[in-house]
Amino acid sequence: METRPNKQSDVSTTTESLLNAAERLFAEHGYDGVGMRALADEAGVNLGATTYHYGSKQKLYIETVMRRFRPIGEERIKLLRLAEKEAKGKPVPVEKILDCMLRPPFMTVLAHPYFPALLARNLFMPPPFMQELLAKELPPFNEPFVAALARTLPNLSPEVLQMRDVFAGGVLLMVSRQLSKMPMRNSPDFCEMVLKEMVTFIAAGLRTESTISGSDLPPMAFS
Amino acid sequence: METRPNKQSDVSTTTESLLNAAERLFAEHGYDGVGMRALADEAGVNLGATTYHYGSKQKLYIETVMRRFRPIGEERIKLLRLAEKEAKGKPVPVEKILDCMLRPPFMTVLAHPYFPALLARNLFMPPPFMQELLAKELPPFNEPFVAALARTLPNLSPEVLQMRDVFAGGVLLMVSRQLSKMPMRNSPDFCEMVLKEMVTFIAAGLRTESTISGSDLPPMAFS
DNA sequence: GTCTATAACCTGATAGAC
DNA sequence: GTCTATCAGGTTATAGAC
Repeated sequence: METRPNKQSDVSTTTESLLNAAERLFAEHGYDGVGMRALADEAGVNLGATTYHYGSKQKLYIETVMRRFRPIGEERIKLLRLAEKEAKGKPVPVEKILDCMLRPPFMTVLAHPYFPALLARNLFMPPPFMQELLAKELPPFNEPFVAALARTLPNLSPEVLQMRDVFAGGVLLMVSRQLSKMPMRNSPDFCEMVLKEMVTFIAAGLRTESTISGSDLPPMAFS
Repeated sequence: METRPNKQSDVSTTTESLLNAAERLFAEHGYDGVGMRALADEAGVNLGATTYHYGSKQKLYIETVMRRFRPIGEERIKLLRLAEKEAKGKPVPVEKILDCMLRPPFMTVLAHPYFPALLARNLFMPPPFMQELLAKELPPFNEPFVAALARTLPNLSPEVLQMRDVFAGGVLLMVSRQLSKMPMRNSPDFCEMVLKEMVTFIAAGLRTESTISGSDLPPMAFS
């Protein structure tokens, strides 16, 4: 038992319950769809406390999103580096790369029921003030995967690979959205099955010969 | 030249410029992100006229979305029926089914630069009042494609097929979003190439053997 | 059919008591 | 660190003149 309340954890209860309320409400109604009053009520804190802790609605929103995005990005890179180490200099198999790429966001989606909507909102139509931030923060956690795929699938041009990486992102996003509506979401076996099926589907698409010869496509058409 | 103004077209200029303004602003900022004042200003009509023509913000939003969704759904079915007729009772090739499925929304995306965001918003995170409407309106235009794929790919269980149909939707949505940011969007050749590459990618994924045996998956897991 | 004026309410942010 | 009260400006919808 905690006999002496610790300052750190006291501070975090208010800020965290605010973040949790924000995750749910921003996910369901979007940035403009929810007011500070609703956020404060949902979190069970006073309206004035919100500005004290986060300064503005925008800063609260940014922290709500980045609290999830940060660890996903880091985990992705960690898993990829590990897989590359295991491959001992040889190209990492396609399925392995895709698993490293998709598993962290997929698991986060499963662990936090309101995250899929938040993810989709911010990848597809972020509020204007988020666009620059995300354009800076996200690519470093995705480019290594395109590079790894390029080593494993040397017959595909970088342009086609970039495009197919966009395809793969679409699959993940759509599955996340569907999964969040399903009761089966809580079965780890079922989820592992869905992840594996996603990897199989995307791997088959990646391996197939492209109908595009590299020179037909302007460089970096998809970024 | 029009010598005598025709009632029909007079009415439609106000309502249409309102719809066009709504498409742009709702796509960019979402339902809650834009007020009736901004809509009226953008359309160059008076605030009072908006309620006269559409009754409420919700009804204007619904009409903005359905103006695009309706013809896409109808065109999809028309193309599929045509392809089935051409196949003379034999199963329609996967690539042909996918082309019928993806071409109408893809072309609409190209023709209307603000439509991709509107599409993504309403498929991923529709405003609450749209959810029931879309759940009723959209499936009739998608289920025939799952059925057609089932005939062509009889080795895949209905559950797996349903799931992969979700994957395919994700690819289309993601490509639409990316395309709307690209200048190349205006080149028909480039767009035809992207569509073909999408079809190739998805077809390869669809044809690959599933890692899921039908009985592992609860029926209609993805709907 | 189009407009103005206004009603009734909600918004984010802040100042200052406790 | 938490609260209340309040500000200035936004929201949708409506009533009634023209």
